[in-house]
Amino acid sequence: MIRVVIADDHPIVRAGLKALFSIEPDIEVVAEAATPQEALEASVRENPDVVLMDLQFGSGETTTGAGATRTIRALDAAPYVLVLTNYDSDADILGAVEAGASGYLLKDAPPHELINAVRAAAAGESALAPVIASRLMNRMREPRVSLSSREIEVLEQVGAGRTNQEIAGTLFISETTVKSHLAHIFSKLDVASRTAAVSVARQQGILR
Amino acid sequence: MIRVVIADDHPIVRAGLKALFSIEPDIEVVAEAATPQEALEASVRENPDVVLMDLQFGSGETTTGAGATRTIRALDAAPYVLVLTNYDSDADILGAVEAGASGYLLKDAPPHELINAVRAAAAGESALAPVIASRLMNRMREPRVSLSSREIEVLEQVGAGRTNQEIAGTLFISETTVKSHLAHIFSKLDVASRTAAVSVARQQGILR
DNA sequence: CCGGGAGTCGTCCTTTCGGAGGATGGGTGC
DNA sequence: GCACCCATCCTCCGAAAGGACGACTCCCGG
Repeated sequence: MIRVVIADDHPIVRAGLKALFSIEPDIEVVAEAATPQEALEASVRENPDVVLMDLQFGSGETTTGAGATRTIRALDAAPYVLVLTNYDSDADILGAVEAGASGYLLKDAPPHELINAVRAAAAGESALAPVIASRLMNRMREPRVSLSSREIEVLEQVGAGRTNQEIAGTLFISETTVKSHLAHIFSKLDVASRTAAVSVARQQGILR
Repeated sequence: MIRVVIADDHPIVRAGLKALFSIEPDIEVVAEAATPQEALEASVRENPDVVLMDLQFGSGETTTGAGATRTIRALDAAPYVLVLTNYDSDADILGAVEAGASGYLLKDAPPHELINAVRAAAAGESALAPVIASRLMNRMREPRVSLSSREIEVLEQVGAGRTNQEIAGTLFISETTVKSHLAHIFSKLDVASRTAAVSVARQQGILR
């Protein structure tokens, strides 16, 4: 029997997952969590085989889904974590994999794909949704520009409409440094202006 | 007995809604639809009391959720349509109301709110999620900025990362005019730069 | 141990953007 | 006909952004 914890802030999604798993004789939902904290507590308490983890939780949460994944994976006899989310942005996928997720599924996936992924995860295998898999393939094939974390940080501020001066202020660096980062970003993304950089970054899933 | 049709492209969400309604003795799910087209067909065939309609359907759909809502509301003995979606952007809300929806709910709403909304809709009443209601109140209180179609056109170009000169070229106007439009946009959105304008416009659902 | 990338800071210079102000013509509504 | 909004165009000017140099740390991997 595969023991599963569901972590998602949408009651509807939790009910849906429970309903889907209730049909499967070898899968049992042992706990539900509406916040990352609850997910961690449930993982410690129930010691499940698999945790289904959403990445986006409602505002007001201190921890993110990725953060919770990282913490859970650091437990003794840690359960496998399957990330289940709406978006397939590169940043999210990479963040999830980095945090130790053994699978990445989209919420519009057909149920059987989900069930298979749970079984695969419980067996210690990796399970990526086909969409995600092909996305990663593309990334490998065409060596994607990768921005450093600092550069992404700067770019996020730009996307929020801040000026270089303001960005310098919030990141505690000089305006010169901000412009330097931006120059690197521009050349990496092959653009000539901040707005174009934001636009391209959005398309490539670097920014949300 | 309230007869309900569920239209959502996520199997998980459909399962969740079905599970939630199965507990209620007076609500019956008579059909599920994974596309706007199926939603219309089911509405004609089953003649339900209420249609639960998602606004976002997977890519590749010709009709949108709002379009399907409009069509369904034009039927003889049309069912009431409850819009159920993830986002609360102004554009979405207004579009849904305009299309004839009698309610607007968010997917992270607590189940009882959802159930109540279905009963209210079946009785011909309007049901807005509290979050949405207060949003509309704010809108009324603070007369919302509305950009002219030309201004939106310019702002889209800005969001795509084009310079004023490029925008002038593609829209066949002088750069001066572009700047003039932008000046109006800035004052309407109460921002000071193009990137901030794009950011605010995105938040308010003016831009995608 | 040395190279190179990342992050930090600087200067000088050019271009672009945005603010302020005004002007014209064409709609639409009352 | 008048008011109002929109789209179009203009000038002048200060501020912001971006390009082109160089240079200093730190740290990782060959």
